[in-house]
Amino acid sequence: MDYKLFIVEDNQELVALIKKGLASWGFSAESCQNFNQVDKEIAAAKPQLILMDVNLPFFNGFYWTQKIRQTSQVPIIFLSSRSEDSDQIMAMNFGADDYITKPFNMDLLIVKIKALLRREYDFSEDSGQTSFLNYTLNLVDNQLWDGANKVALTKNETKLLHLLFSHPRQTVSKEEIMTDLWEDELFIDRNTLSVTLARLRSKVGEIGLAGHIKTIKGKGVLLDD
Amino acid sequence: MDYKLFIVEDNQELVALIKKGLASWGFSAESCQNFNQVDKEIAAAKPQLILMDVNLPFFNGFYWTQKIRQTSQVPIIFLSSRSEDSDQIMAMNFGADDYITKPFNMDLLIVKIKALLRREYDFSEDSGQTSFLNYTLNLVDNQLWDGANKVALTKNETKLLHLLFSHPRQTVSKEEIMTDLWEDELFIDRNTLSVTLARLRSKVGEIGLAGHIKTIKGKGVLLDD
DNA sequence: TGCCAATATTACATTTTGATTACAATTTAG
DNA sequence: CTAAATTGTAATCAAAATGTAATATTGGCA
Repeated sequence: MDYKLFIVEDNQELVALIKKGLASWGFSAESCQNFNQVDKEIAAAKPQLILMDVNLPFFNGFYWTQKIRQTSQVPIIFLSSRSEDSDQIMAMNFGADDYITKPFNMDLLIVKIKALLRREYDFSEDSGQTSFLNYTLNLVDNQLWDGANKVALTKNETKLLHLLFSHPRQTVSKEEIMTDLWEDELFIDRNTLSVTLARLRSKVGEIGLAGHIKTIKGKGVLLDD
Repeated sequence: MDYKLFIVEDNQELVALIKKGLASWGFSAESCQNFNQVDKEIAAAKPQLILMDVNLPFFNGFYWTQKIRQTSQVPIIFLSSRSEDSDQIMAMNFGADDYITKPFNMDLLIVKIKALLRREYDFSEDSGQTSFLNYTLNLVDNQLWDGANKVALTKNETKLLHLLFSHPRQTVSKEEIMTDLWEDELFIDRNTLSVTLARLRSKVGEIGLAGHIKTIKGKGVLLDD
C-alpha cells in the first residue's frame, strides 16, 4: 500500500516544504485548494492521514476536524503556532491524534506520522509493499501493479517475487530461494522451483515484468533493468 | 471495557500523582515494583497502555520499550524531563506512540491517553460505533447502517465485522479472527469461521458491503474500498 | 559443431482452501 | 417452558494452488 497524506494549510510555502520532506520518505501528499470545502476535498482524496492547520480562511481547523470525525476515523495531526497546553488539549478533544507547534522540526513531524501510520495501518518500513522500477508488490493482498494494471499472485509466487525485489540487480541462488520458499520441507523436487518461476513469469509477463527476471545458468535468478 | 494502565516510573510521588489523576477519569493503573524485570511485570499485568519514564534504575526506558515491542504493540507514552526534539524522535523510533515532558499538565496527559485508547481500542466516551466508508456499525444494538437502510446482525457477525472495521485495508488472518471471536474455545472447527463469514456476507450484501469483504487465499480476510 | 547438464515446459495428480448446504445443538426471548 | 433465533458441526463441492514426472529446450563448452 502506498500512503497518501492530505495537507490543510494555507501557507503555500509551508505546504511545499512539507511535501518535499514527506516525499523524501516516500509519502505522497495532496493539499487543500478550496478552504470552503475542506471536507469535500478530503472525502475525494481518501488520504491515510491528515495534517491540519488551525488558522485557516473561513473556518478553523477545529471546525473541520469535528466535521471529518462525523464520518471518518482517519488520523489527524494538528499544526499550530500556539504552544499552550490548552490549545493542544482542545485539539485532541476535537478528535486530533497529535499536535505539533510551528515552527517544527521536520524529522519530528515524520516520526509522528510514522507512529500513527504504524498504529492505524500496521505500517512498517519494510513490510506491506516493495517496489522495483515502476512495479509495486503489495504483500497485503498479494497483488502486483505497474501503475495501471494489477496481477493477482499466489502465496508462493508472492514470496518468490518478494525475494527478488529485495535483492534487485543481484543474482539470487536457487538454494536461497529454496530455503526462503520451502524452509525445511526437504523432499521438495528441485524442479518445483523451475515450475514456480515459470508460473510467476507467465503471470507478470502480462504487465511486462517477465523480461526483467533472468536466469543465470548455474548461478541463480537475477532481477535487472 | 475498562482500561488498565501501567506506570513505569521510579519517582513514587509522581506515580501517586498520576494514579490519582487517572482515577478521576475512571482509569485504573498499576505501577512497576521491580525495575529489573519491567517486561515481566508488564506481561503479567496486561495493561491497555503504558506510561514509560526514560531515566530508570538499571535499564532506561528505551531499552524496555524495545524489549516490549518484540512481543507487543501496546501503546506506550514516554515521560521525560528532556524536551529536545531529538529525544522525542529517538523515543518514537524505538516504538513509542507519544511523548510528554516533565513537569506536565495532567489534563494534557489525559487527552493523550484518550487519543491513543480511542485509536487502538475504539475507546469512545459515549457511543459504541465504528465506521467504514458510509457504513456505520452500531455495537450496542448490533445493527449496520448505510445511511438509508439498516441490517440486523447477530453477536458473532457484529464481532467479526467490528474486527474488520478496526483493520481497514489490512488482511486479518484467520487466526486473529478465531482468537477474537472464540478466544479460548479450542475445539472450534476452523470451518465455523467460513460459515460465519458467509452468513455475514449474505446479510451485508443487501446493502452492498459484501463486495468490500474479500478473502485473500492463504492470508485472511481483507476489507477494502 | 554437437553434447550434456541445467532449466523450461507441459500435462496431470494431489493437496489445500474456502464456500455452501443441511442439520443438530445451544442460547435467548417471550 | 417453549419457540425462534443463533450458533456449531459435518459432509460435500468447486476451485485454486501446489507438486511431480515426463519431455523439450537452452546455452556453455570440449
